[in-house]
Amino acid sequence: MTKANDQFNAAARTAAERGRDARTRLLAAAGELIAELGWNAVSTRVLADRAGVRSGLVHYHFDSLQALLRQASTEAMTRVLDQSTAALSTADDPAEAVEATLAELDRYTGTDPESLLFIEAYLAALRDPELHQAIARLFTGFRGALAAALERAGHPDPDPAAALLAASFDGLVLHKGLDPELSASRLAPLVRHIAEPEGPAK
Amino acid sequence: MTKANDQFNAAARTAAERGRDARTRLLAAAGELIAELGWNAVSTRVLADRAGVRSGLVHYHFDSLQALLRQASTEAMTRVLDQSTAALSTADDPAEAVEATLAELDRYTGTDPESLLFIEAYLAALRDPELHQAIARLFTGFRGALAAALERAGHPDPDPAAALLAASFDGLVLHKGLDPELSASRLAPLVRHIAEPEGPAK
DNA sequence: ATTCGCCTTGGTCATTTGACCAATGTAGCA
DNA sequence: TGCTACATTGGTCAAATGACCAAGGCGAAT
Repeated sequence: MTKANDQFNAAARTAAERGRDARTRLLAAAGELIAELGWNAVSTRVLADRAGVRSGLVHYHFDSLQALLRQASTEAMTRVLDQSTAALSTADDPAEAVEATLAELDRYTGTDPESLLFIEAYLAALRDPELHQAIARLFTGFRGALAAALERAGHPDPDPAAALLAASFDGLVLHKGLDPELSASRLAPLVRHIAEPEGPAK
Repeated sequence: MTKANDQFNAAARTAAERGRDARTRLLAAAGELIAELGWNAVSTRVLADRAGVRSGLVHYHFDSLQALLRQASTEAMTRVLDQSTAALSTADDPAEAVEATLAELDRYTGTDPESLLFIEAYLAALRDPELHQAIARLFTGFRGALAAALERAGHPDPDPAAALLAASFDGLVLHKGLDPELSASRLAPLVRHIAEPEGPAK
């Protein structure tokens, strides 16, 4: 029998290993299905089905379906933002941070799984205090990294600029999903303009 | 008996009038409940309850629950956007259009019924082609009005600027719902900056 | 070999859901 | 008065849902 560390190995050796496997599969399936069907349309049964797991396991590994969705979305969003944050951190050149952000923007069409997961989670968070708090932490982290990058670029008032850029980013993703004509390339000069160091007359 | 034109008059005279009344009440209740509970959590029964109407009426006046929600959200959004568009149209002064937009932004906290209705509808539209099309039309109309205002203000490239402003607007509403600290006043100078006529080096 | 702890199974349960409809009500017109 | 065109009622229906659980499985430690 092969090494049990293979991800998603149905024949994992110990019970604990198999359990972790099922958990992981459920979380992954939840991430997919939130994007595909929408937060409220993810049911225990389709979820278990997608994960290749019996539906009874959902409530063994998680307190509730909502708790599962919460954890799945939070972890997925954290992964995405960590990646973007890393791209920002490596930028030394002044405008490079904004360019990195713009490059990220091109990756999200508003209809891909990552975009949808974010939007779905934002909306769900408005009615789920626990998720709300988790997302607030993600916001703080990402905007902090963005503000730091802008500050290194000499922006006079990096915090509000970072907040505006982050909000515009999500707004653009949302609008791109509804209007595919909205190409990022035509907007790029304007987005750069937002972050320009000469800044607004404060 | 009083005049039957009173909105929501349960004792309206003719059957047709009563029918229109029930229809109106259902649409109004749908608008409220989409914001309160979320698009997918609006059921025929709570909807009829809120409207003060028996649940059987829902499928008499509308083809399906989704059709009702679609019409309710579309009409409500149209009303809001018509108002905003009017505010833009009356602006003659160059920067006045942006100021009008900023004033609108202050009205939407991201947690008020109007904000929530928009966000819910956007998300629902990603999985409902008919609603998608309706929203696309609203987008075209509002961005057109905004672009016209920017052009009157001498903006060199009004169309992309309007698209970016509209997306940023929605993004800010979305983020404000998740982060109440995000006051529009601190961001106002930056938003103005987006639309500044000297514009980006295109 | 037996026990122990965790994972898994397959099922049940009460609720809620969207849709549908036959029967009834009712106001205005002929 | 009776007819017509609606709107309304109160109910049924099958399907889907989140949660829960008793019984069984199974590797690992003793």
